Amino acid sequence: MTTIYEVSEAAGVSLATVSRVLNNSDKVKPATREKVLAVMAQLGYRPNFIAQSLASNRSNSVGILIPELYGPFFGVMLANIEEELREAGKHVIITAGHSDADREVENIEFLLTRQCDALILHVYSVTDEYLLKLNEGPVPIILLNRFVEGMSSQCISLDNEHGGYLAARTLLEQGHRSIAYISGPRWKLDSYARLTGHKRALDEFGVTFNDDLLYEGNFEEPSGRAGINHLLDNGISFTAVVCANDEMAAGALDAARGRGLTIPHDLSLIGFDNVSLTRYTHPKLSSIDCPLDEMGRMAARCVLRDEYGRSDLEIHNRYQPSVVMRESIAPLTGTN
Amino acid sequence: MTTIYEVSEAAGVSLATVSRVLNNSDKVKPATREKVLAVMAQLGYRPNFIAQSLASNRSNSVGILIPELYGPFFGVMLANIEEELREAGKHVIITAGHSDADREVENIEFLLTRQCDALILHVYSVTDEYLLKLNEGPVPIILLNRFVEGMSSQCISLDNEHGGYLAARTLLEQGHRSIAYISGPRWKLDSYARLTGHKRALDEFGVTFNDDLLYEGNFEEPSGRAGINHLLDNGISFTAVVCANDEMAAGALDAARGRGLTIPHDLSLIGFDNVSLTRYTHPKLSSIDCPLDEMGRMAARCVLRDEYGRSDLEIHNRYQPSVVMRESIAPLTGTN
DNA sequence: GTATACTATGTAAACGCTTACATTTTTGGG
DNA sequence: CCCAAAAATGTAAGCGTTTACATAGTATAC
Repeated sequence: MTTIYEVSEAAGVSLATVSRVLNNSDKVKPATREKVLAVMAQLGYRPNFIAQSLASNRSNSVGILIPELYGPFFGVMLANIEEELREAGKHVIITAGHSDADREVENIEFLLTRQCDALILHVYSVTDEYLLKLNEGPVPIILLNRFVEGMSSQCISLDNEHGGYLAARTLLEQGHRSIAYISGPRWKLDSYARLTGHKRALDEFGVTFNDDLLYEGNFEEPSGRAGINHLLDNGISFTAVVCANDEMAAGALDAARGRGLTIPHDLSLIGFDNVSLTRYTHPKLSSIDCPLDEMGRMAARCVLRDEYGRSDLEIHNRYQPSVVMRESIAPLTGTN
Repeated sequence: MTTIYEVSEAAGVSLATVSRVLNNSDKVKPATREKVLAVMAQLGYRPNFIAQSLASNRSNSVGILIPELYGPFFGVMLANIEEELREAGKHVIITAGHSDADREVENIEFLLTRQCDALILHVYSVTDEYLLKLNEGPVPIILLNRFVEGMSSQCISLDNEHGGYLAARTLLEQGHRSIAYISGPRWKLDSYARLTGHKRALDEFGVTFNDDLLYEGNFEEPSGRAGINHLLDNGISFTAVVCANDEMAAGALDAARGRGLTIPHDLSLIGFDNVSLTRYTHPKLSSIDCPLDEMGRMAARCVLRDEYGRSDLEIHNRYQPSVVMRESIAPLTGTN
């Protein structure tokens, strides 16, 4: 491992000068700079990141906590965060929180331990109070897919309520009035918001929400399946169903077909998130698109702004979902 | 930021002693340890990871380079690597190589810069020579999903040839003899191996490989679609098709249906990788399962073994794929 | 040619920890 | 009780940078 010291020796300059060309800072005489650079290249010198961090009190690393490392929803966000941050010369330390309060806290502690310059948190289970408290600490935090009053400029969030509203309205506009709903876990804030939007749309169309048409799933495919079976067994008829994410919608779709229903003729269906699997089902799943890539990128930019002084970056804090029509929705006719 | 120094002051012991309890090393008198621990807790002391790394010349971080951060194939591996390493108290720095030689090299350099203790590389484009050279450097490297002669104990690989063989044999056993093949990019080693296995199976059944039944895709869904259309337009009849991954198979499936074919009655189909989308298609896609989770975990264990002295860990270097039968394959009858 | 004001470079003290080695304390056998 | 050996603790020198501050060098203006 060649050090800055050996470079300074070989180039006949002081440590400070070498350090200066390293940080292309200050004014170093061009000739000196060239000489140092040449020696560095020749010696195959690589700066020691750890030593730099210690001396400068900045690790150029940002900690990311997301629920899971796999899956289309999180994966896309992650990819965009990493790309944006890497372009800025930062690196990314990732951990998975598994939507569990203890693990989320544990991971945050861990990231703090790692001297991250900033944290991007996609957390479900930790309380607002905890986050507000954390926010008073020395390291900037950005909240992804969550809105907390009092730190709004550090939140990148999605208008889930509006998404829920759009999904229902889309079905209502096609004439449907008996609309089932397969939700995510009620305690997850985005689940709750989506359902709220759903109810608002029903309201707007003068339809009263029927609790018997609600099934609480867990955002995974089998629970969509279970939801449809449960609803069908209930004996209450419905002509459409909105699922709070695409995985459950895919399960619901297949289960409905298993029960002899033709989609969308007998039953219209819409998912949420517009992940890639919507294009693999048959018929292709209509869904609510969320700009996950943009949200990830924006979270990264917030960090750049808050911690690395990039005040020039344009930040967008709240994102709106939109409807994507595919083949799983048909207008209500007399024959459903 | 409270430091070890303040702890030592408050506890009335020396720096070294505090450091010792931190590393629960050596023999510290239990009473002393308790006292120090108590002071730490009271002061809210957190060790400075950067300083520890500099002093100990070990960063407890391992660099991961994978082609993409999203997608089921890479995501699962990544999740398992992270989990295994985190349990061992290490953290993970990730970057994406995008299957591009320049970016792969650039990212490796970057990770080296970051003082990673070891590297887990899932690379496609970089040459064997480069990897062998890299392997002579001071930092241990593990190759994921790749086999390089001369560093076999550091490779976690999949027997793609056998997978290709299995896929074809499955179809052959159902009586199919005209089998089309939609491959990945030829230059990707796993693509190539899968095709080789395919040919071996044909051979074994006395079927000669027909180049006109081969279409080279790019592992993405639209190319599966394009492949089917191309093959169908060619006018050469075939009763089955194997696709070198599931995404292309899903595309092929849908395109075939678009051309009026019923799956599997008119055309049998098998994918590769057994990612989650196989359960979302209709009919559900048969595939070749790869133990991606285990492979990821094993890569992490190799690092633990090679760099962190965990010689007790059992390592498995080569993995075998297996057939997963679902609904997209039917025996050849006279009526296809 | 000298004073003035920069610009370029050097010096040395951190940064917060680990660790080899030195020193002190404890333990137990005789 | 004393002494040697073992156990516990302390001392201080790094680890490879950054960065105030000090110093040397170089124009510019008169």
